[in-house]
Amino acid sequence: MSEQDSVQEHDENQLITLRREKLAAIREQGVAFPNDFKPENNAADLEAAYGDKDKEWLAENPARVRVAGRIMLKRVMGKASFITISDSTGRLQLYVQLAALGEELYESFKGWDSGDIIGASGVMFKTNKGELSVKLDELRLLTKSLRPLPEKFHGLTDHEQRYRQRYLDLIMSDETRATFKMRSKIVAYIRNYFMQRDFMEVETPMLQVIPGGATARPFETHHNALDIDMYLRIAPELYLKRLVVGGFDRVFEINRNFRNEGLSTRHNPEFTMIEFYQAYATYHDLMDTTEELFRGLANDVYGNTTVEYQGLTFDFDKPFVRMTMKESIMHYNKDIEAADLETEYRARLVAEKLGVHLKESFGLGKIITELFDEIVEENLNDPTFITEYPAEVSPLARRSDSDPFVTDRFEFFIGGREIGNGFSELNDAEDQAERFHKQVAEKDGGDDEAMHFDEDYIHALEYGMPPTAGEGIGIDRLVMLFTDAASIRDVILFPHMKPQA
RNA sequence: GGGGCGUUAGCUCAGUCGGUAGAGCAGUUGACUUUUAAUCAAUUGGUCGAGCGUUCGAAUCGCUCACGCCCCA
Repeated sequence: MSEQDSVQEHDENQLITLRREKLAAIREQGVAFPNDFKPENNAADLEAAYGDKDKEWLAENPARVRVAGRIMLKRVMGKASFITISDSTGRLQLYVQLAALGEELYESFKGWDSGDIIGASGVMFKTNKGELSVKLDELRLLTKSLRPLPEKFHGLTDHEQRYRQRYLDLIMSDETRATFKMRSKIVAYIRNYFMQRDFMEVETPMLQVIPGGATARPFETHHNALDIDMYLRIAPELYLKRLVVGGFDRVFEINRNFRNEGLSTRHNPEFTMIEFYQAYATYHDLMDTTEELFRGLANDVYGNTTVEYQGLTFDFDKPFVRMTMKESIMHYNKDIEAADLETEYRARLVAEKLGVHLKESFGLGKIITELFDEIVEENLNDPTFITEYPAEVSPLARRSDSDPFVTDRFEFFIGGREIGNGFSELNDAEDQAERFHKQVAEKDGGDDEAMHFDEDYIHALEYGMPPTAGEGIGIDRLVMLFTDAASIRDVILFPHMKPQA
């Protein structure tokens, strides 16, 4: 038995068998899957055009329309019926009468099922209860649906099934459709924002020989013809900066990164980021840009600068909080004083007291960052920039002129989660080479998230990169904020799931 | 990695003390020309996530596993 046979046999039930029989009968009668019907109207436009007209007006001004969609509800009342169809813009009620369609078609229609896709034309009218509807004089079955839809009132509630069979979730749930329409608008807004500011959109390699630009475990793959191992990119950063070296002063890329880590409500192995780079700018400029971008998104896409997220409220109208990493640690733990963060010895004592787990190899910079992750991050509800990240955890960022221990870097938090990361770029090729060497040493020491030495990138920097600032923003987490989604899986059309048994 | 909860008809869910499977929707048949989760009557439909065990007997109790959700690391 072939795999297909066994799958089908296992999967068939009475309902599907009957629908297959209905389809077989339709095949007998001619073209079962016609493709010559062209709708000219959709539910949303009709509602906008005629929703506020009354019954009399519609009777006196007959409007002919032509629509297509999927049957969601069907109410047969003897010689007349109502069906509710769904198209890409919304729902619409159609009135189907035996007298208007004839005995033969009406009898066939009574055998059609929810889920079937139909085309129809007729005139607009309003029912006695005031619902805008179409009184049909033409009705065609365009696609027979073989599988029964979920229950019409509750829809599909099982999260697992909604993620695994997103098409079904989209058929059944207006909220799901709205979420992904919002996602599309957000991406379009961001793209437009940068285009209008003279940024150029580019595409850089997703298949890389040296995975760089972030500290993360990559996915490994193999190029057969070249017989070399390759990696799916963990970030586009180093390629985008090569473009700045090349003279493209403002570039951005919106695309997927891949990180070989676990699945959770906050992590999908492939996720979407925008990274943008601007020559002759600093991280201070980017913080201003970020504030402006988010305020615009809230206003223009979300429709309000006050955003509700999972019971929290964020006001994007207020100036965003800005504080240094050390300040934030002291702010959220009053027992810690500045001197505790000056030496590795004292910082380790503090971490130990707070139960923060540290590796032997951690230097002061990593210890401070670890303290920040443990006691500060989750508290950063209001939009907040944290600045002065230690150089030890920022191998691609420019050192601060006033304190070489830290970099000209910020991360951006909303709702206790990191949304973005930006810095003045390290354009000192010699410093960059040293930092890569340190990363390689850590890699050799067993840290499989540490960076490789990218010789060609150093080469590029040696030709000279103008002073530049760059930033990455996680699109998925951003969409979560504006759609009030609890899980990253709610904002990714096809999130990764463990294979089923 | 650890803990808790869940998995029963296509979908949404019940299932008592362990006694052999239930409802609503969907489907089928019939009635019904302004319904809207249409209504009314009748009716079909089950690998109770998988496996092992306890028992005269397991959806139910125990163990293992799979997948999902939540919490913790």
